Amino acid sequence: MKQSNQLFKGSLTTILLKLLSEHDKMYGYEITKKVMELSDGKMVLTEGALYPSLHKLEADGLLEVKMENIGNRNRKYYSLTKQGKKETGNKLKEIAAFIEQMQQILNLKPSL
Amino acid sequence: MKQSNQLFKGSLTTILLKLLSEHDKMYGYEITKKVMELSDGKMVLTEGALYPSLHKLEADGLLEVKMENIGNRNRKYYSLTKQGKKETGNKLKEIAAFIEQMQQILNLKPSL
DNA sequence: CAAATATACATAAGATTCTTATGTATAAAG
DNA sequence: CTTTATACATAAGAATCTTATGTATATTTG
Repeated sequence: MKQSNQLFKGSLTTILLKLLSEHDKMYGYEITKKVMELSDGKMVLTEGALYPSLHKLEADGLLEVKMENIGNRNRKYYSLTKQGKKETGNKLKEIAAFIEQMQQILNLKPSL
Repeated sequence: MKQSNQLFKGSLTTILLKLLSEHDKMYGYEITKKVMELSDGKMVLTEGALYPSLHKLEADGLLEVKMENIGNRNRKYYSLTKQGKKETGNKLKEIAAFIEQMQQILNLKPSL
């Protein structure tokens, strides 16, 4: 993720899991476009960050892959395993708690 | 920061600047206790993360140091430079924007 | 009073996660 | 036909952390 700074470290995994929890199956390139779209172009997910992350999630048993041929192209479709679905919930709780902490420490509680 | 995961990466700098913007001067050990206190013990700022960060902020001209002797102890009191004050504002805006983005992408918009 | 804990700093090795750069290949658009 | 988009991948290096260790003084506790 190129987002001006390092803040993103560690949240990419959670984003991937969350997107896959909403889309049944996605392939890498599609994910980069989706992140762009959802962030109004403010976040750019680069391939150098994405692919190693997907591979790790697969190795960890959270994602599974199905190859598909579209014309002459190969896509690797990723989807959540059972364990992946469980872990998605954990990660989301974790990041929500983290954000709470940050807002508390930094006095960021929104101007709502 | 030991906070169960890597989420913290990159936000330590902002926390240090923010704390110093509220306290005029602080020393390292004091900062570790303050973070504990503000997070109800949920965040533990370790020395291995803290001291290198303080040194970098000083090297970057955002912090300045004054040694003080308390009894036979040496404390290094850090405070914000003019540039440090300016940068604190930037960093806070940055992290607030980052949190907004994360909430949008992850559908975390609080149950308010 | 001796031993353990708290205060106070520091650095080094290793892990993780990213950025940047590069490589391969097909398809579509200009 | 050349550029841009699609689609994957990896490798070198940077940044930031964890864990471990080291030094030294002060205070508390058994």
